Amino acid sequence: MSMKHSPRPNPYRDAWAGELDTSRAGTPARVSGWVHRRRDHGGLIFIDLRERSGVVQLVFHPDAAPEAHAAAHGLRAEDVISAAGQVTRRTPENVNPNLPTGEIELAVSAIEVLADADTPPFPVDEDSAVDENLRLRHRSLDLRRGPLQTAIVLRHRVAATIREVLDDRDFLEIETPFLTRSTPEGARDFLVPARVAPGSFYALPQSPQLFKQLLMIGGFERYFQIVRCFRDEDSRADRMNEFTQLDVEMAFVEEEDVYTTTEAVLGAVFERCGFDVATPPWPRMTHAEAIARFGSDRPDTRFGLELADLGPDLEGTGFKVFADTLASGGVVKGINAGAHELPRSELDALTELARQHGAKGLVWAFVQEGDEPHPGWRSPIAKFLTPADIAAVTQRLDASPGDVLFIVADENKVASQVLGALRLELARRFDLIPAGRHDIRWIVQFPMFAYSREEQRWDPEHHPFTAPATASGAPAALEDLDDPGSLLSRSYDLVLDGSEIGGGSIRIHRQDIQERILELIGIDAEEAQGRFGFLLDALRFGAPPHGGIAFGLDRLVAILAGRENIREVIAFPKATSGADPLTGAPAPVDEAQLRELGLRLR
RNA sequence: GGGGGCGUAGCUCAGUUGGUUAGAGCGCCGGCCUGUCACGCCGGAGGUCGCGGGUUCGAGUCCCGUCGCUCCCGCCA
Repeated sequence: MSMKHSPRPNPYRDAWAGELDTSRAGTPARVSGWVHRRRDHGGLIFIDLRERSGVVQLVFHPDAAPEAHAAAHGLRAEDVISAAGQVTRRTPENVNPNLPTGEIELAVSAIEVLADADTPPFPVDEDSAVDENLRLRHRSLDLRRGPLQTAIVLRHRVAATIREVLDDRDFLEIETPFLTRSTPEGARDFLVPARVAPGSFYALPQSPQLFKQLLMIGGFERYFQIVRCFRDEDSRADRMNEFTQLDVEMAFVEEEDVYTTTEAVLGAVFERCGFDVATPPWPRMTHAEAIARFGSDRPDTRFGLELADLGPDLEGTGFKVFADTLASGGVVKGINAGAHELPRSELDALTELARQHGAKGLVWAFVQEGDEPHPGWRSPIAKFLTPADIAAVTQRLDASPGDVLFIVADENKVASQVLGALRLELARRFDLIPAGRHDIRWIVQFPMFAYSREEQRWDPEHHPFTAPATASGAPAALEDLDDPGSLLSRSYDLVLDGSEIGGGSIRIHRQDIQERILELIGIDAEEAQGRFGFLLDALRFGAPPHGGIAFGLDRLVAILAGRENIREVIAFPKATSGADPLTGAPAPVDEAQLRELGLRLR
């Protein structure tokens, strides 16, 4: 980590440890930091001193500085010290090529111990795996370690780049409230009891959605915010109950403007972080194509194993499971996993995975040379298929002898999702994603509604302020809304390496369309007025066409840092349970606090 | 709410078919060591096998329950 500014000389330091080099050889220097490692030879003592800028070796000579040498003998890992001495060029055989400061060392003449440290509960000087709960409980120690230092610095670099580029493009960073009202974002709200109105609650924002729209109506044209958002839902590797979003909104724009702005901002982020991804513009894929080819609305396009529709090849099949599924409007889809020998146990595990994702079963087939024992396939269902069926499917999946095929029959959504999940699992098992390969693309033309059979109505696929589009993707007029099933939405997602890192839409800016949409999804005027009447009111006073996008900053930084888990790029994350092992939150409160809030516990 | 994995020394882990005194590496403590950089060498301390119950002559190991961590499904863009 290089530092931009030299420290102001003070009693603690006049140089960064990691910045010392041969240019300072022969001059005095004072550095401060933590004892990283100690190598005590009895005579000579070496101390690696660590702070944010890096590590430098201190050397203590017993004859030249007996007092400092004696003090160094008593140093232990993570003690905080300040050391003054002479920057010395190392003799050639003593140069450490693995250390940026390895050409020099500080020959210490005087040392001050600023703070003693207990033996740390886990090693700070190496990046070895440590129980995560322990790391969270001692987060200040964990933060000193290399991986978190790197990640947090990177995170700052990302945020700084975002602000720089957006400022250049006339965006204003504007804050929005945290203590607000429940918004129709879909997730469970975090509620904050209101002392001033017992029995009433603030809600923490799931996103600043309504406020940023108000800012557009308020004439600010271009807004952004790097903002915390809250959702009271279970955690995962890629999500936590509080998370950070880059929130962007623009007025008088269409989709292309949002794409262009995004590509400018994230393009700069990728470039500045040395992340090797295609230069903009980024390719686009329709939602329908993503589902059909990859079984996911956030397809990982870094490898093949694409899904194929086997329906046309199995039209007249006598295999009841396939025939019944096709007859009832379902699909039969498959993937070719390539040439792999899988033992029964792994096939069973993959079948279990398929079941977990909703499949009733998973068909596997090994393509074989010749016609025995069944023509072309070793598979539990080979005997139910005709040679023509097998030949057609084998050809459709572009399969050769040795390949293993997986087939799922179900309604389209389930079959696609199952094979999509299977595809990812196979990529993991077979190591199909080349190291260093990255792929980014827009997913566009999402459906506006999904019909719910149980509820017998159209459920929105997005928040209710998303502008509708016709089947061709053009903006929908009021009369187009009479056929809800045909509508697409003017929304878009940005997918990086199979991870949804952002999504947004062009919003509804016309009152008549907004009312019709709310009607379609079954929110009546009274409920709408109660929950977000302030936005509907604002629409009446002249709203510009507007749209925007929001990015999951934690996810984005995690991908840039090559981490599997967003907790690795958050300074103070929570455990998956939602608990914070560091502070003990959530925690009970005093009876008196509850009384003030008008609350009583059962 | 459901499913999988894990829980043994400060840390990371091993512990066979249930068997007698539970191990290793690192760390820690003490000693020796003047060019190491994961320093080296010698010695030592350190255990509620997550917790509770059960089976058994005998449980780290088997069974039941429970807690915590983690991954996934549900949920959540």
